[in-house]
Amino acid sequence: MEKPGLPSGTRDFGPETMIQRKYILSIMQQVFESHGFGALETPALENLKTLQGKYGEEGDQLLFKVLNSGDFLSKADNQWLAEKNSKALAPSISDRGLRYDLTVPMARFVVMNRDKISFPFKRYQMQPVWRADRPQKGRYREFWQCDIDVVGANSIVSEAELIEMYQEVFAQLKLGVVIRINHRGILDAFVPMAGSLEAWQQFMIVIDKADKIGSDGVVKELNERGLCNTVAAWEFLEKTQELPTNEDKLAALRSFADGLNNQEFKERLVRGVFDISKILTLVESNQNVHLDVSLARGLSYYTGTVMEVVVDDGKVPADFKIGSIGGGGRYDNLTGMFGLKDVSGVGVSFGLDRIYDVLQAAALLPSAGTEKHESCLVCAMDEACLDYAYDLCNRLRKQGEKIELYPGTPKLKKQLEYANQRNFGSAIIIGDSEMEQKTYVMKNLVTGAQETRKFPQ
RNA sequence: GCGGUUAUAGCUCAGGUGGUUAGAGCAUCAGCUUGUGGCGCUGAGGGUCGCCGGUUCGAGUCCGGUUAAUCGCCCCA
Repeated sequence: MEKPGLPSGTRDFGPETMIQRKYILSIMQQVFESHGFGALETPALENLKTLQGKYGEEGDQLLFKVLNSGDFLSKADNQWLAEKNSKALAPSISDRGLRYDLTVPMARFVVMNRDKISFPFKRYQMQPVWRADRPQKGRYREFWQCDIDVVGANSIVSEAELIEMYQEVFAQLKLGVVIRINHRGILDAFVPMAGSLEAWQQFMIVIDKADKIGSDGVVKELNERGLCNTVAAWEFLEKTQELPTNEDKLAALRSFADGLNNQEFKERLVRGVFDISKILTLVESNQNVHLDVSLARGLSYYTGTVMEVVVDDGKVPADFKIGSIGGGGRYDNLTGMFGLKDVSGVGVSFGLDRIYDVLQAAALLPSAGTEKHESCLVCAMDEACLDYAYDLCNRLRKQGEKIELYPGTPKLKKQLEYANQRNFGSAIIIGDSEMEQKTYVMKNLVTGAQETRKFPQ
């Protein structure tokens, strides 16, 4: 016999878990809608052409590709097939893949529906995404993202609003968080120092890990990767990072900009500093919004502000470690990749599954509850009473009662055990005598008391 | 793609240095209780010890391989 199992990195969510997941989702939905964001859903499957080239080289490799249907091998590339070169063969046997995030499908939707959309387009989207990487703690192959995006407006009031929406959601979830914020323009300033765009990209990957591997670790890894001339850049960033307040950091960046010769990168840096400063002013309470000059974020489509949410709450056990539980940023070129130019967008994502894991570790999820609920289970003693019981159910339900009929007529003991396990507050018992007398027995499952009532007309 | 750990009943796990018929708790089913639940007691069913091979008189236990899960690395929510 075949033993059932799940593919690695995927999970089932039973009724108890779903109550808790929906609790999180409903808070987000309420906040999103209160800010005027409308719902969007897109298919799990997208054309690979839509997805590829948006997430960087690493991201492309993590795309789940779906085999073409039918006799796909007849169209396969013979050379690569013979050489068993899977990577090169893939494009000839797979045209579609599972979405990797919600931002790119949204951008595709915007471009395809530009005639129907009134810009700025504000949408929220809460759906699963798939990534073919090695699962581990807090890391799944199928997981849910909850995205909010503003497309077609380049004012940074959107950034401020999104940050405040992060704050609202996590406040309602009673979870303390820190929102780390940075600007690609600030990091761009180090391209000349790195020497090449490629070296700069590697530099960003390394400094992004600063909070994990420490400053010494960053220096070590930069040297190992042969990025010796970026060490000075890191030393400046590190010194900036150690400054106590956002204002101090911004001031340090401004004076750094004054010393830059390259006009183009100087302008980008100044712009970045200006934007961050403005956002921090707009956000009403910005104590938990920290400028973090080492924050880079992996997705290659970000061009302006980048942000990330990390847990900062004493209720979470100290040994519970998980990466960021949300992130996002501004992207100026995403729709441009699909042929719609000069449309700027900004959006953030909530990582539902990690938020769930954190809330569980912090004991902040609503418990399944041992209290009896108000539903009533109707138990019929035998087949002859079942019609009568079914009729009674319908009548009581029409009176507004929450009522369920046990589907079948096993022993009463068994039916009452079921009522207990499901936490019914009361049970109705129907036997021959009740049927004859046109009554029913109502039993309170908490107190055990029971009384006979008349069958409703 | 690279390392570490684990794999025994439906679930969670025990099973020193190899040795009769592989155990427990929970869950399931039945009975104590003919139309009354939670608690309790009694009993029953349920196993190719992941898979393949090796060492041995003898392997759940030791060795090699393999598959899967899981935790790290890379990268990311």
